[in-house]
Amino acid sequence: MAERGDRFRPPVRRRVHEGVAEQLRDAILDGALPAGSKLPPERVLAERFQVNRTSLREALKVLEGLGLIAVRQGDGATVLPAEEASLDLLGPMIFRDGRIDSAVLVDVIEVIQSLLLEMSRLAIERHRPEQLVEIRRLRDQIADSSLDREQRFAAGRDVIVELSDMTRNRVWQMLARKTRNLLASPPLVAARAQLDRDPCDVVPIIDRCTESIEACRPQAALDSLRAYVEYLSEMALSLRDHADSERVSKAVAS
Amino acid sequence: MAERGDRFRPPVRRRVHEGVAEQLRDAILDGALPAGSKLPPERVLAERFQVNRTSLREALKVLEGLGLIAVRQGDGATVLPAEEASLDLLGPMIFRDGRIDSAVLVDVIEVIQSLLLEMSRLAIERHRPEQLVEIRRLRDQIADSSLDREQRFAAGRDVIVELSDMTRNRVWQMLARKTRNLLASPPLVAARAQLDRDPCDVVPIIDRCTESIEACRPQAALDSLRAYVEYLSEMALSLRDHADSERVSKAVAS
DNA sequence: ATTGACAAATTGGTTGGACCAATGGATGAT
DNA sequence: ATCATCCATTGGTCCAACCAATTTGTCAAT
Repeated sequence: MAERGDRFRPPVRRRVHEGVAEQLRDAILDGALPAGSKLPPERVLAERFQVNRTSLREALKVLEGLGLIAVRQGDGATVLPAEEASLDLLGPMIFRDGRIDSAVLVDVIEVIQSLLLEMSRLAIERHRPEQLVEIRRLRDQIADSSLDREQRFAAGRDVIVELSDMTRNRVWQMLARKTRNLLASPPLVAARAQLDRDPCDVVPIIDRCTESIEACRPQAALDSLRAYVEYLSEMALSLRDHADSERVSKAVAS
Repeated sequence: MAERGDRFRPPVRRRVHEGVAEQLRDAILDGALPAGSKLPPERVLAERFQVNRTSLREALKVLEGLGLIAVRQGDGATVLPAEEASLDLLGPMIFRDGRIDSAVLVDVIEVIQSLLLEMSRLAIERHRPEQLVEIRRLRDQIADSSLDREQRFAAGRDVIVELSDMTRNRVWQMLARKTRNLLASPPLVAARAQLDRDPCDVVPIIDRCTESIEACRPQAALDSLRAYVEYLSEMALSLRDHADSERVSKAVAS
């Protein structure tokens, strides 16, 4: 048999904090450390792992950087929901020191657009009835004028997450949550607030979609969702234009 | 104007290593620290940031966890290509202590399938002629029987990356590189090696695709790529079956 | 009983220093 | 020119101490 290329692996020097971080990470992903639970104090963990507190802290920093845990002084380290974990580098790429990088934003929107469409296809195919009820609940929440405006927008974003759950695919679920968190990030929310959109805009779209699904017309349902995605994109692009005009006015002023 | 929900932000305590990590991260994403360049020694950086070496190291650990830098003892910290950065948690989710979690793998493949198709649509639409040449070069490499078997498989994976470059969308480029790195990860490569596939299987598909693009038949090109994606999926799924049968035989043995 | 102020215990944050270990380049013998 | 050796550089780990924020418990005032 031919020699496999990966037969000889680079002599990975196993660093202490790597071993610790890996064990903790797996414990979290396994569910042994459920979301919301607290890690033991650093000093205790260090003792238990038989490593110095410094090394243990380096491990915690890695996990914190990945968004798996949140650490607060005086309190401890709390396990975060794994699906919510880290936006990776998309966040830093889009939000260069607080301002929106409109060029990257366009790229992101383009990808999200594709993602949502493909995801929706699966969602429509695999959904369970009770999940349709959940979508309707969110729809009512969006339309409920007694609620806080931001809450209603948040419900709109949650539609994406609910759709991902309908796919019963963990990776889609992760991506959808990352997307929702991205859309919910302060710079984007603040920018959208200035556009003065109405959360209700999407309600008729959602209605058409749910009706189509119940009528077993997947193609029609997908077309409605396409409208929803395009609505999102349109909003994002007007954000871009807004950011660009701001940049221009600043450039002129200087 | 209505009160915005994010008016009051949680009093974020600014930790030293956060400030350092952020500055370094932005410097990397900005290109001020280009890929391949070396960071100054920890002791020098600590001096320059006016922080203790321990705190500086915590910052480096975060960046390393995100896959932005690689640190080697005796050598220093090297900036990695930003597009190659971190597989996030997909890797750890699929490769539970070295073995392949076939359930998650199926989810991942499903998503990748959708991603590649949507990405290819853009790639076909926006490609430049010289990029088609590059695809052909990779095709020749796959077919070149004088090369190392693994090199030829690697060329096949690089096709995905080249496609992403054709989209001229940075986010697709990131996703494609993450995908390639995922496919190139040791557990998957080792498993695939046992299937004894031939790298050349995809050559006719690529040929049909490039010919269709040159003939300005985007739909035909997309259909060929669909075949490529399905080839990848099929291979992945046989990996799953292989892993499952292994698990069964182990269960029986125990 | 509720509230508020205060103190103490808990817990993470930071620092300085010391020493170990790997790398890479300089040095020198062949 | 080649190779082995040595050594300066650089990251890895540990230790001990102290700072700072949070939480909790206590007690007095209302």
